[in-house]
Amino acid sequence: MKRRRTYVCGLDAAFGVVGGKWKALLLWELDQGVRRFGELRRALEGISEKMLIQQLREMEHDGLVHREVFREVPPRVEYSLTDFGRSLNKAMEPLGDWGEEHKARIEALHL
Amino acid sequence: MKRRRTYVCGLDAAFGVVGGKWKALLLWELDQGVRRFGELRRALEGISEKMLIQQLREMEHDGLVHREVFREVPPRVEYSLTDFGRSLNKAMEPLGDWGEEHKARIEALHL
DNA sequence: TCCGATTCTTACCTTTTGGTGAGTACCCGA
DNA sequence: TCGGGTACTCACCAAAAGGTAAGAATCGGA
Repeated sequence: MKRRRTYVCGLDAAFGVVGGKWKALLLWELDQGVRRFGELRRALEGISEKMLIQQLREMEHDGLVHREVFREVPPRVEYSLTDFGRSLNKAMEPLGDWGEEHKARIEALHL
Repeated sequence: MKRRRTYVCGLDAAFGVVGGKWKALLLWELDQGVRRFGELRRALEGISEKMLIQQLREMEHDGLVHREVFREVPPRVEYSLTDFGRSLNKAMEPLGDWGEEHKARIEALHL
């Protein structure tokens, strides 16, 4: 999602960093624990490698995700949430609960 | 934002209805009170009429927004939140607070 | 020597989203 | 008769997001 230069309110700013199709899902998955690239790819069914890296890089740049490279062969890279990322995930919990509660209704809308 | 047919978690479902560039802002604005079309257009600086209607229609379809037409001349249409819409807005409050708290940091990222 | 595993990287293309500008319909008042 | 105000609607185009598929680098093991 293209960013605004300035945000009109907090919600707007928050959507600046978790907007798009995959970031909220990544945040949730990484909140469960440290994950390797391949694990994330398998966890987010349907994501392409290109998108996965792109999103991870942006989240790293935004300070939500920490990336650690182990110089092994084959290469190993581990992704985890920073404190900042964890705080965001926590702030999204009520929204997740709301969605859980109304999931069926929302899915029924476009059948 | 294009919808998934099914959602993998509650957060995913919630993003299904508030995803995109404008809906969260509209929800917030309508939570302040009943608004006419023109008022919303002026409140969401930069939105085009086409986008505004499109988003409002989708939110109406999703049961978040109520639309009431007054058969007057010139025409008057009032938009307001449904209970469902208000419950969603409430669930987003912590996220809004988080964004408010970190707004400066987030804006500073892409300068 | 060739294959497999893993994490990317790149070029190219399609789909989706968003913007522009014009037009419609209505009635009122100047 | 003409312009103004309101809430759209439409056709067309541009920008952004997202997908596909191929390739690169590395080393160990068959």
